[in-house]
Amino acid sequence: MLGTPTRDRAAERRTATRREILDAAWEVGRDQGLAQITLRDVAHRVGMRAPSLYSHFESKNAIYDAMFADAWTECLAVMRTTADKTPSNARAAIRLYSRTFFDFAVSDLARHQLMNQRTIPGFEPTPEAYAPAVATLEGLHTHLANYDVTRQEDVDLCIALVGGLIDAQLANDPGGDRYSRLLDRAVDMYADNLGLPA
Amino acid sequence: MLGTPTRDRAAERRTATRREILDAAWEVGRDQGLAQITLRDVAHRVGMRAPSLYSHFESKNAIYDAMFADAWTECLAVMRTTADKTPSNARAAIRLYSRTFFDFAVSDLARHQLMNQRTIPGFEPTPEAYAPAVATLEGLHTHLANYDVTRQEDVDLCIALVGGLIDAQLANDPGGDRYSRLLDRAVDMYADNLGLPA
DNA sequence: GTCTATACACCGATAGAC
DNA sequence: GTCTATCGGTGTATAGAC
Repeated sequence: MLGTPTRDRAAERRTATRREILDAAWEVGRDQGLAQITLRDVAHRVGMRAPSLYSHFESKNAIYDAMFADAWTECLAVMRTTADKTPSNARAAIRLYSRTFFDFAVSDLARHQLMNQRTIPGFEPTPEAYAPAVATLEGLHTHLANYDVTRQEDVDLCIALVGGLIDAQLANDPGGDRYSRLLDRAVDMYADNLGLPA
Repeated sequence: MLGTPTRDRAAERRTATRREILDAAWEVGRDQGLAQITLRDVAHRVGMRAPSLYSHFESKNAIYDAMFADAWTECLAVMRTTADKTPSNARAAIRLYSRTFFDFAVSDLARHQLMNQRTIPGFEPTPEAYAPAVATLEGLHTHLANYDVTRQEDVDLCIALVGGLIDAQLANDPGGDRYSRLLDRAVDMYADNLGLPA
């Protein structure tokens, strides 16, 4: 006697279609800017009409929300792989960690705008989409704690420093390395301020 | 015999109306967010219908452009008054200069978004509107040069550092002082890195 | 010259037929 | 699930009243 199937083919197709829509949205966003995404464009790219998207996402902001979760989930994965192969030297470790985040952020303007800026008018990420962002931040705390950097203000300064370089790079020299070149020096400056051993 | 009048009352009224429209736009922007400004809202606030605005501005982006020039002109004025009463000590001077810019930026989120972020979808400031921004940047160069900080990379690092704290303050603790408290320390960290006398 | 009325093209979103 | 049709809202253009 045959029981219920072990695979739910309908559900699999549903998530595959969602994935297609999200990929199309990323394409449009990278092409024309994140805020210029229109449901008609996205739908056309997956061979649908605009209203059909509402069978898979309950609103345009729900698409942004899924993209937000996408981006931070990928960021979390990248940061975790680099956290494993970390040098024992404190300065080198923080340098590598910062470099990894910097390069990830700078390599995709649209993604960075969605993750770290409030460039979409009415969009606010849901708590579920925000979860991997929180996890990434916790990862930073854990990483810094390995070198006895535990005070909130020290972590805050690190975030502001790296974030400032990322924003400046993308705003003032997109595609270049004018601020990227300053990252290692900035981290050393930070390490000096903390009194970390050289 | 009477010549041409010394005042052009029509022109005066025109610029006054432009001013009224811009003030209304700032109000709406601060109320509902910069990107949520609609011509109908702005027009209603000055007792007009939306299309009437086109008698004074040639497009919505032209309004943003004038607002952009507004903001940077005011910033330039603020920075110039503080540049006059600057201490002779290098660290204190850079601290005061940075603090002035920080407080100016943080005191008005909508203004900061317009000045320093690309939060308006299709908007790009015209060269004329950009001029006071360039002048402000030149002012920073001049100011830092007083203390023999002249290398481009040193100025870049200063901008990224202060800008990062501003963005973090507005994004993570709007209305608070979590990152504002770190500014003096950050500037000292920067001065240490440059080898400025204590 | 200034403003209004009207219209257009586009947007996100919804209703209902298939 | 996907379609067509449509709604209210937007920025914007223009013709014409005063």
